[in-house]
Amino acid sequence: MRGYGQYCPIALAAEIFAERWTPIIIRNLYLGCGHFNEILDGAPGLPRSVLSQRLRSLHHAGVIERHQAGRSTAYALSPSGAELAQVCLELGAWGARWRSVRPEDQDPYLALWMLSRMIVPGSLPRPRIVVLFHITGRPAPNRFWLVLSTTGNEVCAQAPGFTEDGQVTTDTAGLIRWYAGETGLAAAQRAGGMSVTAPAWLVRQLAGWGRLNPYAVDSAVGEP
Amino acid sequence: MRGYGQYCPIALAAEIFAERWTPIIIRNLYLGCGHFNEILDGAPGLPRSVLSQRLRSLHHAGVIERHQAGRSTAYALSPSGAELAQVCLELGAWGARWRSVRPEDQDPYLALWMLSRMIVPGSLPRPRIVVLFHITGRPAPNRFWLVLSTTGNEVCAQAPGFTEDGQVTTDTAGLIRWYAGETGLAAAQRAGGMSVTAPAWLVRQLAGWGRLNPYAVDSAVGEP
DNA sequence: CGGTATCCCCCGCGATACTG
DNA sequence: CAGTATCGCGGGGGATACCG
Repeated sequence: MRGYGQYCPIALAAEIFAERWTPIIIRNLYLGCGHFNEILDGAPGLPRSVLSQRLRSLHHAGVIERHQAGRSTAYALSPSGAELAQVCLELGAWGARWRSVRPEDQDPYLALWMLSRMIVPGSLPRPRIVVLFHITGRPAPNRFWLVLSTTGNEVCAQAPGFTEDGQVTTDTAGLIRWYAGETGLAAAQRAGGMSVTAPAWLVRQLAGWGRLNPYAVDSAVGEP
Repeated sequence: MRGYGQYCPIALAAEIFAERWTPIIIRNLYLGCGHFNEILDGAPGLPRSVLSQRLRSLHHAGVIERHQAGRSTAYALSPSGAELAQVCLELGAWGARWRSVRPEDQDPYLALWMLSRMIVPGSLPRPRIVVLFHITGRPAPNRFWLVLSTTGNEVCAQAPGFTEDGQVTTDTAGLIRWYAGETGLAAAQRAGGMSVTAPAWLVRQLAGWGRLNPYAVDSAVGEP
């Protein structure tokens, strides 16, 4: 956190926020990641040492709170951090409006991870739901299990041991278009890029998840 | 502009915005700096090479427009850049709310520079106004001339050759408190930290300038 | 699992000089 | 004045290994 030597609210805030990985970390905290490894899961490529350093300086700046719970530590946005997260979301709104996705950024794991963080555990009709996603057109890992349960959600690259409630087969682009709210589930299936094998109750859930993204475009609204 | 390898609007935007100096550059463009050296003036410590690189990548990202005017180049925020500047301002609002100023960031030159950029050239009762600021309690440079004219505003550390219309004597903290809108001009004089020697019309102008800062707190409102 | 410690490399950044 | 070129250093950041 090198400073700019400027008295200027923008400069003072940028010292904290405009540093590599920091917006991602804030986003993950906003998504409810309360533990070191949870934050890491949603930031592939972020080294543990860097996360450690960032958490330290964010804590020092009063943006996050540390809560020692037994042997482990829980992190949470402070009131100031919650406001910073709002700025972060608005930055994201700008990104959704003006930036286009590069092929190399289309990571199915991350799309599912983000999805898993947006589904509130316990808001589901069953105590545990497992959906297997087959991602076509790419080398392994290309199977991911979305495991939703009352105790917390996960994305696994290995079979979690529970039987799947349903399966989705799609390419990465289709997955992201659905998650981004660009196409509804039904439209994605009609277009032929996506196939869903699941009981009706789960299909209904899946359709709803396509609109959780806060940046979801309107076009998919009204879909079944 | 290293990427994060994530499809996520926040990550995509952060690649552009959350890099050292970029928020400062966006701010200066927002303040109307249209030329390379103007941007540099408002960013002490920013190396020319870094500015050059940033302008290139911001242009590549569609955030700024370059206009070749004869032998020189003019920069301006694009529509996308104007929206990004709004996010930048909101980041600044967060900074104004949650960060406190460190002594080492209190740079009188920069406070006056920011002030000079917020006063619209041509909005003044005279074609040229020169105010000499004496900054107490610090080694030279401690005299700055604020030169406001219809063709553009400047801050000089050397006498510009024009006679001053008025003088202000204050320490850096007092200057910044006034500029930040924490204390009105009259209150600053009463408190004894600031002394103003100027005709009535200029005192009136000076009082108004203390409220130009978009982050000015309310306490000074209602001052003469 | 939840971090810290260590190491090393590379490149971002800052300084300076140079050109049209 | 508006940049580009070059260069060297520091440290941020990425990988890995290591404790509690």
